[in-house]
Amino acid sequence: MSLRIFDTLSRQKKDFQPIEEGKVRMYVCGPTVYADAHIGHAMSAIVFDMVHRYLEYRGYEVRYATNFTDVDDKIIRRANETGQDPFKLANHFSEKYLKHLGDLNVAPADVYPRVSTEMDQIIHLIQNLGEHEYAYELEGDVYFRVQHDADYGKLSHRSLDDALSGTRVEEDMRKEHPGDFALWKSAKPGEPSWESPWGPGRPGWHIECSAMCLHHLGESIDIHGGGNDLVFPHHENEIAQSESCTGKTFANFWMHNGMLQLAGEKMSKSLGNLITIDEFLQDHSADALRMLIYSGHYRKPVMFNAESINGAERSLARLVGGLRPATGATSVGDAADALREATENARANFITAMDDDFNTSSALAALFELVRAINTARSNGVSGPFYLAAQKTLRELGDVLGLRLDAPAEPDAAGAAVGAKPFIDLLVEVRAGLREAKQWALADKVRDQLGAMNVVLEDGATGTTWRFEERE
RNA sequence: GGCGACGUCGCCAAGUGGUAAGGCAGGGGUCUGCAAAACCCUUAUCCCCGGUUCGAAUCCGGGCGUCGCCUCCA
Repeated sequence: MSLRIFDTLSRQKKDFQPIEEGKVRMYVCGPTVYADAHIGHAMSAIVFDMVHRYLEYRGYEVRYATNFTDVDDKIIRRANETGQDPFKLANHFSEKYLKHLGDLNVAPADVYPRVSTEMDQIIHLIQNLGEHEYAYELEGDVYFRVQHDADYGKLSHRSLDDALSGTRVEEDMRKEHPGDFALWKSAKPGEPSWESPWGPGRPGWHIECSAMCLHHLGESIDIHGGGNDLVFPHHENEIAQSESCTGKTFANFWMHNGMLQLAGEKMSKSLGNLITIDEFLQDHSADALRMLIYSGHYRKPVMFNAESINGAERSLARLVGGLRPATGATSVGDAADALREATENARANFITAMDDDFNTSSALAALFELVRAINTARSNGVSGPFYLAAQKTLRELGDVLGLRLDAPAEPDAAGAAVGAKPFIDLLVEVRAGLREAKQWALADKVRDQLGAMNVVLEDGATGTTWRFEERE
């Protein structure tokens, strides 16, 4: 049994075979840092974090690079509009994005290259393309010559003619072919620029990723990823540049995640229909976003709305519920054996699902089945090694999906409830006395009032347990 | 206009040739002083039409609908 991954270029699932035994090199296109990132960016980061984590879980040593586009028209425009330094602006949003990745429990990449620090590699790559007729200069601008690239269009499966029909690109009549794209743009007054053989200027959008990828990961990599809105022209052009330069296959697997939909449309900066990561995290947990994303398949669109995120939170609560402590004292017997078997099945089913092009929806089903087995075992009084092993497996598989599975925490300093525990314990104890005396009205009042303060009491056969829980 | 994806229970969503996972919601039940949680039972023949096949949600053709790319975009 082996891992199969859908490859956009060949349009099929292929057995995953790394170039170098046991090692995986992966590159994922990151954001252009001119504004706050939104949860569509978060989705992409989470999808590839899941891929990253699963590859490691399967024993691969992964070298993972993801970039920041920190030199770009929009950054410059934004900086000019707000009277800021474009480098500071880009740096501000880069750092903020890194912080968000941490908030979202995205495991760190090995390297986060930026355009501004890779200028030598970019210029060398353009020079190389020029030496081999793949590029030409026009008054300080340098363009890629698509007609010189025999298999241009192979990723997005469109011919040069297709690319032209219905195109709304404003044609630059100087270009040899309308599909030719900029590798280097000459500097206009007031713009940041770098010295180059073609005069001062800055790189085009696509060349940076080729250069950074070749520099940090090598001429051929295993996986190249990004949102499916990058297939054309960005990734198409990356292939053209990289393969024209090296003559080798650039990436063996092209992975593209589907778009997060808000009100039936793609969430994007240009459409303005977005929810920033900041805004999202004020109301929801990172785990909730992961559950929403994992409920479907990463290549398909995901609908974001109050209902869908609410469903995600509820299903998350169910997973977390499987981590509650045992209450019984039976460590062997049929019930314990059943739990042990269910644990093994859950792990096997999880792997089978994930091996099939990261079928997270089926993988989650395996976790839900494990939770049910744990709950059943708890009801049957199971505790001890098998109970702990089952919960450990739940945590372990959850971690492969980047889920923290934290029980809702006690409100911190901001919640002004530090040190409330002993008082709650006291109230619970007093209430136990009331219940013994059948003072139901008072006992219920204590429970209701605590509930109003997000402290949930549950009376079980062996006593009362309580926990903090955010309520609507 | 070109290229592509998708349309499965009230909602979300797996399943890509052998008779429909899972989550949420709903109904019934067990437990409980009540409540909550948990557990058990329960709810679909897969957008429409036609075809291939012993057999199709799954393959082919047509239609309708939704979405993405073709311009910066994760």
